[in-house]
Amino acid sequence: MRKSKAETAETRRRIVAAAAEEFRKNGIRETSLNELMAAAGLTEGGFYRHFKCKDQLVAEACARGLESVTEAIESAAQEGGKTGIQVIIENYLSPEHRDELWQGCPFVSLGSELARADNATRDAATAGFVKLVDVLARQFPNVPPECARQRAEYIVCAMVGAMTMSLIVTDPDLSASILRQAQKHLDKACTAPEPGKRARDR
Amino acid sequence: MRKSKAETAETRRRIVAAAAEEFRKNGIRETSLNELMAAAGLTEGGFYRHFKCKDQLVAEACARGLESVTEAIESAAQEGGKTGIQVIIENYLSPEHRDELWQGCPFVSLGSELARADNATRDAATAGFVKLVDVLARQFPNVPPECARQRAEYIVCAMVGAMTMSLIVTDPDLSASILRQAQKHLDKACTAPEPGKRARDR
DNA sequence: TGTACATCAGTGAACGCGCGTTCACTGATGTAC
DNA sequence: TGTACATCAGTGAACGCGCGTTCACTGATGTAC
Repeated sequence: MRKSKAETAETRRRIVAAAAEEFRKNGIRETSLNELMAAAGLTEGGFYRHFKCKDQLVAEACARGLESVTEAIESAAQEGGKTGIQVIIENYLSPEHRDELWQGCPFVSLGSELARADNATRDAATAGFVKLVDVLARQFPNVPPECARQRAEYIVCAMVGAMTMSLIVTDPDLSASILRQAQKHLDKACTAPEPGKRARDR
Repeated sequence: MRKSKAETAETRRRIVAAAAEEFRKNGIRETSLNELMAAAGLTEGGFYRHFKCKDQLVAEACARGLESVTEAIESAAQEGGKTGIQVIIENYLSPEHRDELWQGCPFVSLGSELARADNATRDAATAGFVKLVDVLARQFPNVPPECARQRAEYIVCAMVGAMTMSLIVTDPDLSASILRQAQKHLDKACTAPEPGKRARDR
């Protein structure tokens, strides 16, 4: 039953991909290794040929999920007609993104679980966040780099919060309103002059 | 061993209070009834004299947690020297609020778990959100009510997102920066004219 | 290049543990007369 | 008001289940000669 090196690597990749999806869909704690391995087309015993323990997979799946979201955002920014940042915000805050949880942003689907995860996972999440912020910051070519980074940092956080709340809330109208308001305010923040320059701000 | 009605009611209140705290500290799924009842000074068997199942307690604890956060915010808004909304934002986005997770905002400490919770819990969360938004909206007396509500909706979401990210991230400087940026941008959103009025917005 | 052996990916059963929930029991409280 | 009985809050042991992890085993792959 031994597999070739190429097959082994492919299997590992398949497990991480399945985990990235299942964790986002059902939560980390709620997803059993059994369930997960089945989703990858394997049985539960084989897991430990590839990973030391569940936590190791969690870290890798988190990294993988963030990577794919960042890639999706980066390629969406290339769309013509609007500025990159507007397209990014529009896509991120769309009802489609909300309803396709399992391929959506891990900060939303796993937010509070990630906050309590082990250091390896939180490190992966941190790196993913920095990269995501980087991609957004590059959409402000006419702004000083550090200022662009700060804006991007804020925008990512605000989007994560809006998407999180729109998922929690049971009222569909409220859920839609949350996304709409966030989009409206963030669009504005993107075109307005940099904040923190007026007298009232300490 | 039977207790008086007053004692029984007090015990129930104590269980909900302990749950609201333990859930926020360790997560809903990670908190066992045993642990929780011990925190309330009881043994595990007694739980079912007060609740049908764990999920029922989750809904009540969520409601209670949101209630206390809303109360804290409302009373903070009375502080003199600054506008109510500025004080609210400053308090919510403070490192102290971040580090006192167990008495902080449930949308942050339990966000992704609430999104997957049963309807009773999500209904409680929705009601708590609406109330919280209401309290913030009242801080904009010079703005049309619906517009104030929309702003408040956005501000709550943005704060939840920033606080969530600041908890996930392992780098303390980045965590602090996230809170600072959110505060800066939100302060600005509060004093700026209402958004969504310019030609570029569809 | 061919052969013999060691390696190891994947299987499926088993283990031990902790969880939510149930239950028989205790004895103080509440209530009906 | 006093008494007898039913109620029920809380205890602690037990149950059953699902989980993460381990293990003996299989047989194809990789490697040493």
